[in-house]
Amino acid sequence: MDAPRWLTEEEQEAWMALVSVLVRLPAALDRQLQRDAGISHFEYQVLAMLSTSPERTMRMSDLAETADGSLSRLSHVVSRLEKRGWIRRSPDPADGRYTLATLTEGGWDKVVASAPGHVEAVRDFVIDPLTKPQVRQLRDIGRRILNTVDPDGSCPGSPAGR
Amino acid sequence: MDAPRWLTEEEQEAWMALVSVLVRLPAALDRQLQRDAGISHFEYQVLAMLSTSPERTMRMSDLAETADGSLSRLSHVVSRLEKRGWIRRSPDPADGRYTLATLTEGGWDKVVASAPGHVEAVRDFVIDPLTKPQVRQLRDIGRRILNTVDPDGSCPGSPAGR
DNA sequence: CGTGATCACTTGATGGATCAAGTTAGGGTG
DNA sequence: CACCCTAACTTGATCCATCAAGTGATCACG
Repeated sequence: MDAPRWLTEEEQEAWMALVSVLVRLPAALDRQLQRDAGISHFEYQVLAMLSTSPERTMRMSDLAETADGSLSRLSHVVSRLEKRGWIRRSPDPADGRYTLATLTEGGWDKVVASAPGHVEAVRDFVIDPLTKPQVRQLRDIGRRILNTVDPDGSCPGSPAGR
Repeated sequence: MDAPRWLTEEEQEAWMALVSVLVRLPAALDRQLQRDAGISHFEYQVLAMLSTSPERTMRMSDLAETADGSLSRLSHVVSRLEKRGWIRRSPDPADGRYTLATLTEGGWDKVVASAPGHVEAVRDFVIDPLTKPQVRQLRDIGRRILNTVDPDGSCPGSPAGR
């Protein structure tokens, strides 16, 4: 333990604020979605990603990456969403190892129904309380952190088609 | 659903970056602490809070608030930490409804042993990749978000005496 | 001073996340 | 074309957070 570089007052303040955000913001988002749509934020992300994909279809592995989750977690979640009739699974004809997840009509309707409320929550909690420059700063800060946490991160900002 | 105000390109980018941080940063922090100290980030927070308190003691309810957790969650966690010999519980002599959590010698040692590694991780992941102005911006942005997510938040930045 | 309400906490059950194997499909090598 | 190795999942067990209900201490009020 060679001389830990402690945090300055300002760094500590920034860190404490961030930790609170890390805990409270996801909780608030989940609460809104759970209350208004009966789904978790992760489930929403999965449905939303599919809704913006060509053919409303994605490979499980790509989906896991863009939704920030492990493949195992995604598999469980998709099982549930499949039971609810919002997603269909099928083997990839091009390569049988891949599984394709496809949004059903019902799944599409679910996204359409729950998106406005979610966007509104994002606005209320994050975007609106910030100034325009702060939104830009937040984007830059977020990307910098991501680059060190997960250097080979999939698409931190540039949502290029896989 | 009256005309949802959609997000601009820049807002969307900021939001996507933030969501990724919300998922990946806690995971990275937990991984470090779990690997190097065998405890979760929440457990670390509890121990650390106690270590900086007078008498190394706090009421459960105050502890829950400053550590960003529900009382129920804290109760379970403290039970585990008590079993590991790091915390002791006792009724508050001043008011029997309160329970005081006190850090034991072993608990103190645990904090001392794991703090440098944790601070180092915080530096690596968050502080060091940012410029000095960005650290300040992060603090301000974080506080603004907290004020809307949880308006009566306990101590968003001003760590005044409990 | 006793009765009901409230507060601080605990406990048990439920649901979801994580981890470790297991399974199936393709690619590579002789 | 047999063999093995890896890649993309899936599944089951375990752990933890959350929710609901319960307990005991104190306060308010008559």
